[in-house]
Amino acid sequence: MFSVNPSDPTPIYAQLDRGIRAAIATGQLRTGDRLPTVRQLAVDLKVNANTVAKVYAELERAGVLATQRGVGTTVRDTAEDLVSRTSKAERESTLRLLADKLLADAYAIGLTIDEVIRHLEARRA
Amino acid sequence: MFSVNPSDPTPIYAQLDRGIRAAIATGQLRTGDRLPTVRQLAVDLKVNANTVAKVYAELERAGVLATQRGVGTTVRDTAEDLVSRTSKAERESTLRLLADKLLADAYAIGLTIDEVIRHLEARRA
Amino acid sequence: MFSVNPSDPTPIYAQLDRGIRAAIATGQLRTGDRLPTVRQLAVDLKVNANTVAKVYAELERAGVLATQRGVGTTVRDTAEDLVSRTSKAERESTLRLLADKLLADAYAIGLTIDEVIRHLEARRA
Amino acid sequence: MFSVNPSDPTPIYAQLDRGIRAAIATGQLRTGDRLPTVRQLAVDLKVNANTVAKVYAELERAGVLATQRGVGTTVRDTAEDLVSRTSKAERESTLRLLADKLLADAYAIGLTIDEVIRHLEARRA
DNA sequence: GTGGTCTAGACCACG
DNA sequence: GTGGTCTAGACCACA
Repeated sequence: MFSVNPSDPTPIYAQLDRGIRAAIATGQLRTGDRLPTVRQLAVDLKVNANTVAKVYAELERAGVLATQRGVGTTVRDTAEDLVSRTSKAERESTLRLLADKLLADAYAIGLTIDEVIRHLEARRA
Repeated sequence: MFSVNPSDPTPIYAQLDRGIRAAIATGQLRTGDRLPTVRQLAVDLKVNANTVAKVYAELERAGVLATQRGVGTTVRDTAEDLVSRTSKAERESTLRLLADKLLADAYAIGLTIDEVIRHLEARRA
Repeated sequence: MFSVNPSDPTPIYAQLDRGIRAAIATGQLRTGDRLPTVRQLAVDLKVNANTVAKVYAELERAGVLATQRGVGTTVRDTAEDLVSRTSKAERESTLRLLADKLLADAYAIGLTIDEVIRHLEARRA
Repeated sequence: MFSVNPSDPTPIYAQLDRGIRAAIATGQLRTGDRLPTVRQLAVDLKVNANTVAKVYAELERAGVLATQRGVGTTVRDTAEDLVSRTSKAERESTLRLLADKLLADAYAIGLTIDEVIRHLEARRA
């Protein structure tokens, strides 16, 4: 479900954080869904349990996940007022910047915009 | 020309490395072009000069840049050279991480994957 | 400057977090002041460096501290709009609740309100 | 009568333990008074019954409460008994932690130490 | 068995 | 020498 590349210079916890947020963005994870346990995900990703726990804790502080001691971790009410906080024009200009960055990085390793789009379409829930 | 985000958990050296490679890949920098001096770029990016120097040195070792005493640092590689050094597996893993980052950032401002795809499709033309 | 009681059931990191916030509240720490290094404070408090680092990181995310990699940690612009976010009536009723809690806990170990006041006065910068 | 804050990092059992001791110290509970049943209190506080049971058991071991089969749990100690079991050093260390918590919470809503002291002085009368 | 806290200690990024 | 990341592994709170 998630993946992590230990040889990428981006810290593992940041990769996982983004991976979980991306899974929510694509609809792969929905409000109320349970995430793997800390220890299970650590085993799956071949990563230390503390690293996973740190990510879950950060996402809880950020309001993305909810954890109940002794029970588990679930996806929280999301997308509440995310939209309303940013104006449409602002969102579009930010999206342009984000996409610029992605495309530049993708080009640098030999990927075309078509391949990028194909990848994203494959991830749409 | 390049930019660096100190609050992104990705190490600054990695951001700069990717930025330079991306500039070459997208044709903003061509073979023979001169890069800013280490000190100048450090000032521009508000980054320690050692960090810039390390990136230049690393890119020189990788054959992407060339340093000539008294002349400065120039682009050695072409975009194709860059690409040919990246394996298919590496490309796919990196694409996933890049897409995760885009999706996570986009979601944080209230954009869905569909809007992201639509934006990219509009730019394909 | 700070103190921590390992036998108190409150997690050490939470004690230290509160201690630092309290030091700012009392004026003992002011905007721009440098905090002890992670390792130094760890030695002083007889606590693991990771525990201190976790607190600094949390306070940075909360906007209370600012850290520069390789440099150190300082107190950030504080008290900006804390006041304006809460109405006066709300603040007073919250203060009453907070004080209730403190006094009840203090009574339970045999402290009078006068002793509590004396302690707070001694900590006023 | 008691309250518990699940988002406070202080363990729930510790919050409840302090709450019961505080209720005795402030005279809300007197020797011989009956406490709610474990299950009732668990429901009221939205807490697991095991947690409440452990606190009652711990307070019984400490001589603060007494459990009689078929009757329930009652207060055994007086406020003085509670106090006499706390050493001076412990009292001072705890007072500092309690004050840190109050100051940190107060500051978070924009109150200064002076306002806190003024509030407490007004309640002394 | 779940998540939370803490320690010890290694290695890295950065100044 | 500064903070940041990660690991391994212990112990605790809670359901």
